[in-house]
Amino acid sequence: MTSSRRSRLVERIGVQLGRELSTRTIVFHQTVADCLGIAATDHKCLGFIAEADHPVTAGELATLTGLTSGAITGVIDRLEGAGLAFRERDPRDRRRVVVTAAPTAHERVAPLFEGLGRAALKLASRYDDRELEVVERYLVDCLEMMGEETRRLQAERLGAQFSSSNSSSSGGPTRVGGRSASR
Amino acid sequence: MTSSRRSRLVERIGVQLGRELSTRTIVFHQTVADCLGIAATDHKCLGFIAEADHPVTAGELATLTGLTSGAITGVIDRLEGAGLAFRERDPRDRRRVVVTAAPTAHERVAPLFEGLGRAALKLASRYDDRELEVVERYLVDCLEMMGEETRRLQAERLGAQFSSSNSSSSGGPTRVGGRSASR
DNA sequence: CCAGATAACTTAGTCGCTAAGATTATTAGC
DNA sequence: GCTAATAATCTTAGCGACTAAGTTATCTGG
Repeated sequence: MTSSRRSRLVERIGVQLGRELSTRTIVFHQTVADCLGIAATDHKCLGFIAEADHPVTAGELATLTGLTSGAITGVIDRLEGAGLAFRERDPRDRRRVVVTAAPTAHERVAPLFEGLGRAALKLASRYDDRELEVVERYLVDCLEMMGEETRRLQAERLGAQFSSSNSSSSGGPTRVGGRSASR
Repeated sequence: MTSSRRSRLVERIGVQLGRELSTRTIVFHQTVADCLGIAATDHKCLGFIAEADHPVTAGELATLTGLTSGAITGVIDRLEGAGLAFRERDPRDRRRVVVTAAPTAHERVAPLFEGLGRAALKLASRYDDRELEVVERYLVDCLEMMGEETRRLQAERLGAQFSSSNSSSSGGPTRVGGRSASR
């Protein structure tokens, strides 16, 4: 392969990852949330709740999403309203609110991902073992890279302006939506 | 490779693509928008404007993003306010508003992506030609798959409820944010 | 020309977010 | 045990971005 052809290939991969795939992923998740009748942020939180290997508290959700505690109260209200999750007070520490996915939540969410899951399996069948390992390696590398670049930009931004009240909770690590904290 | 090991590999790829990468991509784009001092939606629109190979009208932005014309008016207002784009009336059809990226827009946005670009190049250097081709093929396949599944879900959703006033503009195909149209 | 279609803007209302403070529960010091 | 400090969530006020509906300006076909 000529070096110019290779650099065009690298360029195409960048465009597909950074532009196309990100857009389509966002649109897909928005569509799933629409189907569930909730906002994208609520869906994201439901994901955190359902996938965690331990009971999740309201405060944990705030840290995970970068939202304020007040916003999380609203998220849980709406998830309860939609019958997808419910609150319980932690008996050991009655200040805490533990959020649990409703028993029926999985059976309402799963069908929406079923088509994608089947398609992904079918897609994988067109790749041999070695190729799939390459794909996984590349994705893991990309994750690492994206995370690092995001942290760099966030640090740069906070270090640069360093003015308005940016002392929200505990330096929220993973913004998933909502407004900028600079107002 | 045993078949169970392979299916675990496929599972891991799915999680990385559908969960990790999508989250990190959203957070990254949110961070870029924060750095520019605009909302994520505005950044997305600026992307459409800058990357298009033809002048973009307000109506086109509405179709591309799935937002209403009123929302686009606000987007363009804010992009103008930030000095990143400007309006012009189309001389041929004076109803139309053509949006153009400001000359300085690129030099303000590009630095934010520079680090990621360099990292992506460095990452690519760890893969040989054949491996990169596998990655590209997989990504293109994924794009196709995501698009198809999104369309399927949207069609299912609209076909299923078919009640409230869902006659917004021209059946917006690519929602990028904002609220659900069902209220 | 004039009626209808089309493009963007305007306005009113809604929703989800932040920030700040109130409320309730726990823990530590004395 | 009482008090103060701390912690976790909820409440409230205000804001910004969005939708839906209506308005204005322009274009197009009879």
